Amino acid sequence: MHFSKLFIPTLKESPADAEVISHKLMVRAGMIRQLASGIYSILPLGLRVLRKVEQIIREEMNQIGGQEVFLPSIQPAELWMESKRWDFYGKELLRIKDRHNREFCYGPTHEEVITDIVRREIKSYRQLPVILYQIQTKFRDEVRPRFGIMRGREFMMKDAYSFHADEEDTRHTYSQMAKAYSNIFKRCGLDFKQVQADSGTIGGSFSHEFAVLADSGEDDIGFCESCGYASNLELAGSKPPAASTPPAAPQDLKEVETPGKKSVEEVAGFLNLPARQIVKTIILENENGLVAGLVRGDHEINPVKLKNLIGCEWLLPAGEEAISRHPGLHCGYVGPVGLDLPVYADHEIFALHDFVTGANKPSAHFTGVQVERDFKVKQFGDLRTVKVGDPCPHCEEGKYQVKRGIEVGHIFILGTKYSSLMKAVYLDQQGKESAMVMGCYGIGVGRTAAAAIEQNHDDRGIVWPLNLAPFQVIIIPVNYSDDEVKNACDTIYDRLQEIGIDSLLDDRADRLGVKLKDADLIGIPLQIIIGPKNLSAGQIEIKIRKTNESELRPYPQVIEDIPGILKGL
RNA sequence: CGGGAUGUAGCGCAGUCUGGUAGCGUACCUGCUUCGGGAGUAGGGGGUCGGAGGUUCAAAUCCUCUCAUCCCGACCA
Repeated sequence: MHFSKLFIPTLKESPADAEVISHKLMVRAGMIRQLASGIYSILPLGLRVLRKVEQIIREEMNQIGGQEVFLPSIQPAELWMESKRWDFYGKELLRIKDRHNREFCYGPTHEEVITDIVRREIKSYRQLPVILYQIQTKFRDEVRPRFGIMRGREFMMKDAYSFHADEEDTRHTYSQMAKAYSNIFKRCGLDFKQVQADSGTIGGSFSHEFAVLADSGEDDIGFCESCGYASNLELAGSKPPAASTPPAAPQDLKEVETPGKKSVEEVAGFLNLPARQIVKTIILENENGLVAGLVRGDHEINPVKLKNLIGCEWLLPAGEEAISRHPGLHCGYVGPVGLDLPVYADHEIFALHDFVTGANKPSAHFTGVQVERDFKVKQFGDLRTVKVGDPCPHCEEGKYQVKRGIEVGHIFILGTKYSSLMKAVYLDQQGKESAMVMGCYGIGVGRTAAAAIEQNHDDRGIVWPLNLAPFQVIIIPVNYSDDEVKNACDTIYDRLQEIGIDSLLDDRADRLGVKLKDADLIGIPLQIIIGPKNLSAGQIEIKIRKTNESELRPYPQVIEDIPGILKGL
């Protein structure tokens, strides 16, 4: 392509509304423009990058037997009512009506549609398994879209769905998917981790997230550097406590006055005890009412873990108002002793003796509290959020590190959640009818490109990984109106086209500085700079975007070296 | 949805407090010079000051409503 013919509106200054570097650079590089909040137009340079990501995805999906389809973006409400998500999905689901006043939504995901297709067409175990995928525009009406294309409302996503006769076969495909995802993100040049994840509203039993490590990420990823275990922090496992011997003479339960001492710090300071001797009692609310969660004073309760332990539909911290409505609860003085709510306790509590809790009356705490003797726990479990430095639950000596991550991919085993509700069934060898077991697997295409920029940029602009670069090579004439220079540029350009290397020839009449700044900004991995002085000495300049290193090479011999130079990048 | 902020030329901003002919930088067009890291110079085009209503002799500026965008939080994944 010739630069003068391409629509690449680059900008010197960052737009005022951009916060993260990838957003700023994508706008400055002329890749995207905002149309409305969270809705972006993709310009030619941006589209080239997205197509590169898509192509890598297609190759890896096809490799494991995925078949590409293209499903409607507008979906009828009936389907969502069948899966019970019409009511459950909430305001994120963009609902629309047609001229007959029939209800539809703009698809935020496609489990319903794909399940509908498969249940109509697939009847026998002989037709299973099947893996279908698409690359589609989705819409999720996020409360607060941000970070440009990284978290828009409208976005491009690859979503794949697999259907199986049993769980074991699903797991097989799941692990193939995990491998394919690793391949994809590796080919995209990303530094990522496969982490254990919660399945959220998509539902299902088993799930991993692919997170690109970057400070601008919205997820906290906990991982162990010795054994490689990694998990979304919201469900990263904590190591169970070592068995502790109870003291020979446990203290008696004793009530102490603690006026105005509500927080763990205040109580610990007042009683001159470490925070770990205090037990925090957190009141949460789910569809069945209030429950109490216990964690050590120096720990934080993790509602996601507690929700999973209880197995309830939803669970949120109860507000002060809900707490004060319940007789016997006093904010800041809540404790498990004599509490008429189900009590769930973190496993650390099991190893604790002679601790302090609220006394369920204003301005008082108990000391010398013992589990079992003074109160009953409905269930113990791993209920706390792990922190940097906590011991890894999967190896002996490892400790948790925590970094921010951008979720670029997510894979789930859905089980029969959708197939049973929507009657996607097949007949097995015995002629018995069963619900198909499903998996679902998503990749944010635009987000992957944005994440690549978050990880690969410098103060001059984007530094594209070779496989995502909109062009692999940019040819920059110092002066394209010079016949010798033009001739050399055209020769190189034509030759690169012949051997299948995508290159961009900056034929604009601008000064060299302008062209170099733009080349740096848009991040083409290899720059070839051709000027009359060097050329008359039989040389041209080759410059690596990433390292900013340049060297003179003999022309025209250098042309045939270019594929090799690119390979080395 | 709660808290905060901002809408003035394509982009980045000043002007608003204290009402009085709409400005700067950049980008764009033309001429001349320049030409290996965002040139210099002279000239030029481009604005319903987000929208509606109000106060006033007079509103970008004051008042009311409204729309949009962004930030923090909650939410989502």
